[in-house]
Amino acid sequence: MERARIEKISKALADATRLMIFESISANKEMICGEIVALRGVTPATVSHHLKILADAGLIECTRKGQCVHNRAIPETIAEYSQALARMARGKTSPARK
Amino acid sequence: MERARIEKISKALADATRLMIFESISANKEMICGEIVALRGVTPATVSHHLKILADAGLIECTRKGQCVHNRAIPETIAEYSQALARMARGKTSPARK
DNA sequence: TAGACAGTTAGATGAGCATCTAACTATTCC
DNA sequence: GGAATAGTTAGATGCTCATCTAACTGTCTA
Repeated sequence: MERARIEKISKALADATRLMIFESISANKEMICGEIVALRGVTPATVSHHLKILADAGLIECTRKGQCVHNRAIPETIAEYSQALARMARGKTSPARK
Repeated sequence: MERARIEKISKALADATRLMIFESISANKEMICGEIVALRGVTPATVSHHLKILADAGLIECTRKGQCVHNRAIPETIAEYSQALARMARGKTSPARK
């Protein structure tokens, strides 16, 4: 995983509201936006904004079903991210492969 | 690891310059500020600022030896961070302990 | 088709932060 | 002690971003 990707995922995880959202989605397997809005005193617009950032980072996946959007976590992304960081911390200066 | 700690470490890793610094320190076991300054077109003040953030997050350790400050990575922090994220992604809503 | 419900997009605002310059502290060596 | 070297601190600046309100799109149902 290249450094830009690591940076993007780190950024996605670097906000209290987004961490809370990601944690909730992970814990519930799947959540719709409305449920997330209800969790915290935050507007639908803000939730939508954060979901987009999480999705862009590959941490969640959003699919529309009817008028609701279902969001589920992608744990593989965290796994790859962890591995990349571990490799970096171990001093493997350059990514093993692109 | 509580969520605030995860957020702090994520924030520390959420900047291209800091990632580069952390990666360099990890790869070289130990670096002094001057070496880091030379790596990138960035002033000593900026490097000092970033090192403080990395140290505050527990990602590096800085010790003064003479007039140089030696910086080394703390890989255990990345390990704990990875585990906390993995647990979260697996849906363990609340930290196992602590 | 009209109204209601679920999200998204656009634009504004304010807070946080990355970076710089300049001045300061700390340490070494002559 | 004074000069040189290594970092730090303070203050300023400009950019990014979290959040809101308001308006919009898309989908369902009566």
